Amino acid sequence: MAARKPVNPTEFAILGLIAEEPRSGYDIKREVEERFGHFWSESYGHLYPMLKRLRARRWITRRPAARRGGRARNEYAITPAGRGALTTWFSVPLAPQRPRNELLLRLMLGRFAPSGALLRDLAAYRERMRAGLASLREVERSLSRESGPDVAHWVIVASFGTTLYSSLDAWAERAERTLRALG
Amino acid sequence: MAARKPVNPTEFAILGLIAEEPRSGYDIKREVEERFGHFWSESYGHLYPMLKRLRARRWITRRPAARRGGRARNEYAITPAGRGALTTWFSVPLAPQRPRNELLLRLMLGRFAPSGALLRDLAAYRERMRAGLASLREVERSLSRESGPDVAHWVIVASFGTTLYSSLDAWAERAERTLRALG
DNA sequence: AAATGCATGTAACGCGTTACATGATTTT
DNA sequence: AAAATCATGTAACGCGTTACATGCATTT
Repeated sequence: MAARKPVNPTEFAILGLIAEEPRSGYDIKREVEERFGHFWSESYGHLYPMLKRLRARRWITRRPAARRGGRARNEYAITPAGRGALTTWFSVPLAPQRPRNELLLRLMLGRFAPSGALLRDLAAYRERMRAGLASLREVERSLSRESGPDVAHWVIVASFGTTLYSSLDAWAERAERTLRALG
Repeated sequence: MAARKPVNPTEFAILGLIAEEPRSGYDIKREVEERFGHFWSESYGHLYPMLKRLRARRWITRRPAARRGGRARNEYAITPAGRGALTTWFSVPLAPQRPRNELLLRLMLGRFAPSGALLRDLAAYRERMRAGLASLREVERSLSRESGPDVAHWVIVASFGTTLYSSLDAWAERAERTLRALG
């Protein structure tokens, strides 16, 4: 077995999606936006080079596929070696993620903030939390009408979002009150 | 006034910290770890080049300072232009952050996961949530003994963390139960 | 005729990490 | 004598975004 190059989560997002069924680069982008948009993103500028790399590793194959309007279309499919790599990816424990939260950075340095700036950021933040929550409620409603082997996993992910968005909206509301009380 | 180059949050973490008081690169690193560690990080490999850039922009100055053991030491101080830049930074509304959460990616692709992998990741996640919560409880206790113009802001930030960590530990516990019920 | 959607890719760039290189002082 | 702490910086690299370049088919 060849030496494993260190892996990259983008490659596994791709691998996972085309493991479901063969897809084009364009499909993958759309799918990531629609289904993973609350917690993941991919740009074409990264996606296509990664597809190239996965092909070089023989984890996926490319073949011309039927047009769906517009230009020529390629469909990527996973190989048995690709399935193996996907399994291997799961078998490595997740490295802790180091988040960088610029809102909290601003709050920590809040004594240098001009009047109103933090409240403006908190209000915008709350709006995003509420919009996210509303969007996930929709997702949950449509999941409740679906069935299949994946639905349970997807419900778990959606509930992460609803938990997060509602807790943080509530936090931001408390923060607004504290800041207003400060003057 | 010269054209503003697009800015970078690392520069403002630095600017904010040396606005509190003059510090060395080493000080900044330590301070970020101790006070911002739950939601921010900086590496020397990024920090020193950014200090150089901030100097080139005349937002900070460098001067040799007293050793505190070991090698020669430089202290950076903010300039009036630097204070202005810091204020300007606050005045630009925060861009929404696009998080990438690999745990959720794994869960979404959970049907390809080998048995036990997701439960192992959730258990590790919960442990990190609980450790984070315990650490922030400490922070809150020490903040409750402090006073000053910053404490209110810092309490808000700490409460973000406690809210987040406890909500997500609870979420992960529910997720564990769901997955176990699935077999 | 114009806009939108489908579709593929590259180039340039900035961010940030890891590894490396160096070295004095203080503590164990 | 060794380890930890204080301290400064560069080099190489990978990740990911934005902007660019192209172009057909369908809808408005």
